[in-house]
Amino acid sequence: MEAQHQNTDQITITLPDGARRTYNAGVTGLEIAQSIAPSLAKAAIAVRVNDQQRDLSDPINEDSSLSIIKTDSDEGLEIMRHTVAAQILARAVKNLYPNAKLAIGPTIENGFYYDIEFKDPLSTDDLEKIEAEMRRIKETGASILKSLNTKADTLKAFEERAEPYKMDIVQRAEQNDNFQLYTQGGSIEEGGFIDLCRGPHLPSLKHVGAFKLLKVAGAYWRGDSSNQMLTRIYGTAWRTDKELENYLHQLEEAEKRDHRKLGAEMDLYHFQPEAQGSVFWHPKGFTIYNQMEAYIRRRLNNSGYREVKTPQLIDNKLWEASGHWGKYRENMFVVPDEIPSTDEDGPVVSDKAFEKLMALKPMNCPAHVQIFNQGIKSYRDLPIRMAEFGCCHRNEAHGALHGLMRVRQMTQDDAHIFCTESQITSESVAFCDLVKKVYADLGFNDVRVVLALRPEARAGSDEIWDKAENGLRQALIEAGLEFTEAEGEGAFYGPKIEYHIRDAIGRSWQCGTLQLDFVLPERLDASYIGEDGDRHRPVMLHRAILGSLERFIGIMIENTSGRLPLWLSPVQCVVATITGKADPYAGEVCNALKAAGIRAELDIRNEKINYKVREHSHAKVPVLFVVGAREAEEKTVAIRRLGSQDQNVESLEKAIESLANECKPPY
RNA sequence: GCUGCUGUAGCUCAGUGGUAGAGCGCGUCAUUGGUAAUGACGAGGUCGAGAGUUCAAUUCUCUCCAGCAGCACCA
Repeated sequence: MEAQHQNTDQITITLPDGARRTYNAGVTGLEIAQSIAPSLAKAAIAVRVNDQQRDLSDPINEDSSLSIIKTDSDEGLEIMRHTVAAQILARAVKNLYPNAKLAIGPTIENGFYYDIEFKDPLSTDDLEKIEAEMRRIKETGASILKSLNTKADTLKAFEERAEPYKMDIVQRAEQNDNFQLYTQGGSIEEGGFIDLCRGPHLPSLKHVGAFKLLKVAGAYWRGDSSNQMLTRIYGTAWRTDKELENYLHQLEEAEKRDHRKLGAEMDLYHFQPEAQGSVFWHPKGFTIYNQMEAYIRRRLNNSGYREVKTPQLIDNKLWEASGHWGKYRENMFVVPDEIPSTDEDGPVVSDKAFEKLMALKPMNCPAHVQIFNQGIKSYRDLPIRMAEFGCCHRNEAHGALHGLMRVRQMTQDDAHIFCTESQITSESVAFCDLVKKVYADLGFNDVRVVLALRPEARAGSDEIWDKAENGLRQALIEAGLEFTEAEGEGAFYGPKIEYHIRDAIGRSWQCGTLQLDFVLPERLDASYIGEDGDRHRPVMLHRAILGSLERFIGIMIENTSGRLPLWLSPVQCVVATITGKADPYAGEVCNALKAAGIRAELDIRNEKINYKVREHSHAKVPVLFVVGAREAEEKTVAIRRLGSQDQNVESLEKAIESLANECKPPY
C-alpha cells in the first residue's frame, strides 16, 4: 500500500490535463496558477479543489486535484455575480444608506439579488443612484481579503456594524470557528466593509464585468411569511457590456411573448375585475381550448380511461370526510345552502350561523371516489381509470393570480386510477409513456422528471410510504425515464412524480403529475372484493398531464410566441382578396375550406393586399390564401405562410387537400 | 395575503392646480390595388372609485379597488 503524504511538506497537485506537480503544503491556488503561467494567474478568480470551489488565497494542505476557475466558465460567471451582489451592491447600499440592514445575497439564474431591510421604502428610481455608487466601487478595483474568524469575533464584528440578520445567521450556525468574512476597503478592525459568505469571491473587483440592477420587490426574511418583509434588489451581471445587452434584449423578447399581451392582441380571452382570476374565453381562444380538450380526450379514450362529470357544488360533509375541510379549506369557496333573503334592506343572505354549507369543488378526487363507491367492485374491475375535465375553483391569494397561469377557476385534465397495490407499477409506467407522447405531440421535448418524497407532515405509516415511494421509483426506472428525487416535496397523502417541461426560452413549468394516494380511499371508505373474497382498499393514483387547460394554453402561447401549431390555430386560413372582382371566387374558396373542415375566414374588405397581409401576419394567421383576378380565372390560390415572404400558386383543389392534411391534430 | 410600483380614448402612451392630447384602431367617403400600413374627413374620455385640502382637483393628500413585479402559496 502506498504511503500517504501525511504531515510532510510536499503535496502533489493533479491538474485537469492529468499533469502532476509538487508544491509545498500550504500553497495557494494563486501560487499554483502563477507557477503554471503568469497570464493564468492574472485571469484566475478561484480554484476548484477536489471538486470544491475555493478562494485563490486558500492554502492547500494535501494532495488534491485542482482546476483554475476563470470568468469564462459558467461557475466563474456565477462567482463574479456573487461578488457583485455581496461586495459591490451590499457595499454601495451601506455607503448610501448606513442604516440599512443586510440579510442575504445569493446568485440566481442570470443574476443575483440581495435582501436588505431599509428604513424607508426603496423605489425603482433609487436603483440608478445605487448603481452609480456600485460603478464607483467597481472602479476602485479593490482587493477582497478573506479571513477566518471565531463565532465570537464574527458576532462582534456584525454587532459593531449593527447587522442583526447577519448575527442571526451566525448565531444559528452550528460551527464555532471558521466563519469566512470577506473584507474590502480596510480590515475588520479598521471598520472596512465586511460580508459573511461561504465564498468563494473574486480576488479583486478588477474582474467584475458589466452589471445592472433590474427591480425591487419584497421578500420575507428566511422565506417565511410570518417573518418581516425585506426589500429585495434584483440585478444581473455579465462578463461584457455586449453580453449584458444581449441579456436585456432577451428579457424584452420574453415580454413580447407574454400570453396576457398576446391573448389580448389575438383576441383569445380577457379578464376583468368582477371575475378576478377567471377567464372570459373569446371565440378564438375557446377554439384553442376545445381543440386541446378534444386531443386529450382522444388520448385518454384510447388509453383505457372512461370520462365522467361530477358536481360543482358539494356539501361540506363530503369535504370533511375527504379531509379537504381540514387541510384545504382556506382555498375553497364556501357557499351557504340557503335561499337568500329578498328584504330590500336586509343582507342578501342572513348572517346567522348557516345550517348547511356547500363548497365549490377545488379538486375532483372525492367526487370520483363517490362514483367508484356506487355498487360493489371486484378485483376483476380494476384498474378503473376515471377521467374528468373537471372544472375546479380555488380561492387563490390575490397576489398569486397571473393571467392564465394562475387562475381561480380552472379545468384539469384530471383522472384517478383505482387499482390494487400490485398494479401501481404497471399503471405508472403506462402513464409515464402517455405523458411522454402527449408532450412530444405538443412540442415539448425537454421534460424533467422529479420524484417527490415524503414530507414531514404526512398521513400513513412509514411502511406504506416505503411501498409507495418504491412503487413510483420502480415505475420511473421501468419507463426508462431519468429523474431526480426531492426529499420532503411529496403531498401529505402520498409521494408524487412531477413532470416539468422546458419552454422555448428556457423556463420550466410543472404540468403533469402522478400522485399515489393511500389515504383518500381509506377516508371515503372505498373498497373492492379481492380474489380471497375479502374487502380491500384500492390504491388511488391522481394524475394529470397538462395540469390545467388554462395554464397549459398559456404555456403553449408563450412557447410558440402565439404562432400555435396549425391544428390549434383559431383561424387556420384567411382568404384575402386583392380586388373586389375576386370576391365571389374568394367566397367559394372559403366555403370549400370550411367544407374540408378547415377553420377559414374571408377577408373581402376594401383594403389593399399589403394591408391585409400585414394585419393577418400580426394576428398570427398561419396560412393566407390570396386571390385576385388571375386566381379567380385559373381556379388557383396564392399561398403565403406566416413567417415567410414566399408565395406558392397552387390549384384550389390541391391546396385544400394538402392544407386539410396539415391541419390534422397530432393524434 | 405581504412589500413596492402603476391606473388618462378600444390599444400604446404624452400632459396640466383653471374639467385634455398624439399614434394606432374604429366610422364615413373616395380609391380596385399583386403580398407587412392608400388618402381625406369624423366620432370616441365624469382622466380607476370615494372622501379631504382649495375659489377651483384629472393634477396635491388619504382610503378603497384593480393591474404589474417579486415574496409566500401553487396546477
